[in-house]
Amino acid sequence: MTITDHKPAHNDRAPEDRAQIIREHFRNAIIERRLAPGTKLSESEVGGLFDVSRTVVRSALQMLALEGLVRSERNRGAFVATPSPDEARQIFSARRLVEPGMAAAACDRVAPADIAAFRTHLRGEAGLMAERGPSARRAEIRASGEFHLLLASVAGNDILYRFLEELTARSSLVIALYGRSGASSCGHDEHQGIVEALEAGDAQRASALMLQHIDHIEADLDLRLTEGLPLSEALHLP
Amino acid sequence: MTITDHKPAHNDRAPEDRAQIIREHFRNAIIERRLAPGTKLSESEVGGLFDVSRTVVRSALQMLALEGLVRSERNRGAFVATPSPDEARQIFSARRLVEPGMAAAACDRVAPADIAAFRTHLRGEAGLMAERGPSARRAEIRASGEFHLLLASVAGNDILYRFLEELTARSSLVIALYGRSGASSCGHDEHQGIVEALEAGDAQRASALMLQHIDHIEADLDLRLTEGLPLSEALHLP
DNA sequence: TTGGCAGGGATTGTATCCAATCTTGGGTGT
DNA sequence: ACACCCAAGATTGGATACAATCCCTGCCAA
Repeated sequence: MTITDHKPAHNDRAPEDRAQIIREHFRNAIIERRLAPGTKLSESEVGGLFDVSRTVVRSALQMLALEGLVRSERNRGAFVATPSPDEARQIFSARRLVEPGMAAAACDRVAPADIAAFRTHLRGEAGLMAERGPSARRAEIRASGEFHLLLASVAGNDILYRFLEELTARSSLVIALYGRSGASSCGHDEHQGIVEALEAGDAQRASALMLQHIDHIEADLDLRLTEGLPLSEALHLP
Repeated sequence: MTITDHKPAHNDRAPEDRAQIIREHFRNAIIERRLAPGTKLSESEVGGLFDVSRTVVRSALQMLALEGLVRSERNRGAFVATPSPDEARQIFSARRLVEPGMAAAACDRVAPADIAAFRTHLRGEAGLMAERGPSARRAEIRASGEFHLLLASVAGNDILYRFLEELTARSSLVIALYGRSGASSCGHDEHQGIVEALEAGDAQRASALMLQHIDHIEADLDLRLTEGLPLSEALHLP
């Protein structure tokens, strides 16, 4: 709640852009893993669900396809993306390149109010970790990704924020596909360490911790299996 | 690849997505600065120009809006983007963060064939610099940006490639708006230096040179004027 | 002269309709 | 029995029709 309010300027509350709203719904559903990779997204079905015509659904699906969350095949339809192991490696490679530098940049711009927001967020994460049940787990996954976005917003670059929004969402898909441990919440302790480095104004340390953190997330993946098998996605369909 | 592409008028063998083709045309026109920032892009007009319905034009415009090349205002239409000075700073800040690391990554993966491609590209750049006329200048601008994309492709990360594609295109808009010297071709000599560092396998140096190079490009901008004035874009409209 | 207001024209947003393409199922020939 | 082919159904791609919104112009009043 307090976190989403802190988003950069680009996110104006859409008064009447229904495609954008649908896009957000799918984004959330994918991030929280309520939608499995490979799920077919029929235009008519989605349209009926949101009570809009196929035109606006198509618009929403196209946006999702452009940010890599949906794979759209001509004359066949749209599906929740199933990133290949190679794609997964590229996603994390990009995060390794971007996020440490962004942590350092955030160090230079961080304000006391930001630190307070981080603390609030960390408390929220800790609270969710203590809870039980699938709902809490989903919220935890979501919060875990939002930590990275919070950092990006402190860094104060809307373009990088958008890029990281894309990368974290796709990471969620990757973890859903290749995550080894069910408890793939990217370590809460590491988030805490990064915030401490930020508070201390130690850009070097914040950067190093972020790099390490991303490495840890990727280390939890098993990218060897299901290599090159397109039918693998069928195994995940209900 | 070459500048003069297909003519839009006929619908012969277009099995591919026509929206994508239109998007490419606009991308090229914007990169080569044939389309001035702020230009209105009417759906009907574009549709007539390419002989397609508004549906596919809307699709193309939406893609361009998502990559930041077009600003789309509800019930008002689409316009070629006019990045604000702040936006311009963010674009170059993002490039400073991404490109040096990408140059270093390219160093580790560069093959002899890549070096040859770089050399060919540099020769092309030099040749265009020698030529006279607006056509050559446009090609030079385009080639200048493509150097950075070539580097990204050597780095071997499709996601970062796409991101840089976006950033270089938007940079072209920024230079069109705020470029101080008409000859804002990002220095050919510096490109050459980077290739040499790549060939020597000196990642540190390639990275440093790239950072310096981006700083030089940004130093040629004048971002002080028209600060915070939304009517500034009106000055550029005919 | 200036400010406001209403109407006309133009442009975008959305729904619906038709064509093209893919998938599925059954039937037929070998 | 197996493989192939073809037709029916379903789904997407694209074009058109209609509704909503905005801008501009002209008129009127203070």
